[in-house]
Amino acid sequence: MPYPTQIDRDQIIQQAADMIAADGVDNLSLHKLAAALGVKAPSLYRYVNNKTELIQAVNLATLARMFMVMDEAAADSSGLPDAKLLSIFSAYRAFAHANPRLYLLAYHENDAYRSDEDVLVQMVLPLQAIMAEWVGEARSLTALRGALALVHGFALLEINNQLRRGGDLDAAFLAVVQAYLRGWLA
Amino acid sequence: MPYPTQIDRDQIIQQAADMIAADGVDNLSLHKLAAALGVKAPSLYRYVNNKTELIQAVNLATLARMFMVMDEAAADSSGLPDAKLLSIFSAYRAFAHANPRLYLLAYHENDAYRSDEDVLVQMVLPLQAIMAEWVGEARSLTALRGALALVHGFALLEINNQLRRGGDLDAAFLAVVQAYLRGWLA
DNA sequence: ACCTGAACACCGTTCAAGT
DNA sequence: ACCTGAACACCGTTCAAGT
Repeated sequence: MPYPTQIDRDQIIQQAADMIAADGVDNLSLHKLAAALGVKAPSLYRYVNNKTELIQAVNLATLARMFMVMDEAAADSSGLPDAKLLSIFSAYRAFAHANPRLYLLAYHENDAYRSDEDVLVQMVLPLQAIMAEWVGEARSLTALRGALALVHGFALLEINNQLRRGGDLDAAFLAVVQAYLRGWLA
Repeated sequence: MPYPTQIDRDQIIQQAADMIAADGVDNLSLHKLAAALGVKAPSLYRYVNNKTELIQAVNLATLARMFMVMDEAAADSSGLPDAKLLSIFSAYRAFAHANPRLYLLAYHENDAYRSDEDVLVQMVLPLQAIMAEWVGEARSLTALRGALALVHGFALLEINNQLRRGGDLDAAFLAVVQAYLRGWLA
């Protein structure tokens, strides 16, 4: 066995994520990725079918990390549903800020880059349960969708530097999420 | 003058926008774009410096169209600020749905694709004025940012097919925006 | 003045060949 | 079994040459 195994799938995905986090997807080529792993580009095709599938795998890993952070925030926070939600959404935003390129990529998802659907629904159910404590079961899906849209949209505008008119964005984020949550009780 | 002028800058940008709307940015090459204009790729470089600048121009045109639609919605709607805002944001969402790929591209903007800053601030000021009627001058920037985040985030989740658990999304959009606006008065 | 052909470096991907 | 070299079609971009 003259050519011993030099790489495995997880290693490829991890390295790709690191390189995307550092330089963006647009600067990731299979040539460079392979070189960083000490191997030539065609070798990658033993472990991934193509670049699209590779990026899909990176996205799934990103989302898994993200939901872990949110779970921790949920566990740490107090029992009141609005405080819990605020703490979870703050963790969401913090993750997006800490991993802007990976976050952007994971949610950009044209159908080509879409990751596994059922996994994501599972991840979001505990969050919906907390929302149900706040607005009631019947409205919990709609209220959750709006909250995710608000938090996602805010994080995106920040990451893309589209909130350029100054002011305290940390405070603005809290004010905006609190207004939204309050609105459901009014 | 054996080679008469065959193309101009606006024509290039318009054609690029059409092709992006139809097939996505990823499938737009300067070769194909030039071919659609009856010309060879190198000829484009007389009118645009590079592909990045071309896409920037497409994005600026997209945003201009978008703010036009929102202005019309503002003009058509009744005098109550919340009704006005709801009508403007619905027009925003409708535009995003009608132009998903151009909308996605215009707001994806890594710094490379960023369009002119001052132009955008000008476009958004009338909207902030309406928001000020609702929440007061002092809170109008924050409230506007949250509203744009909410509407932007909701439209993105819809376009990327990330709201896959059923339900009436038109109704959800209205409910969510109304909750947000109500929250600022509570 | 405006367009083109030819060339460059760089992609993703395939596959026969190496060890 | 695993990796590589060589090749393919396709990129964005440059520039000397054509008319």
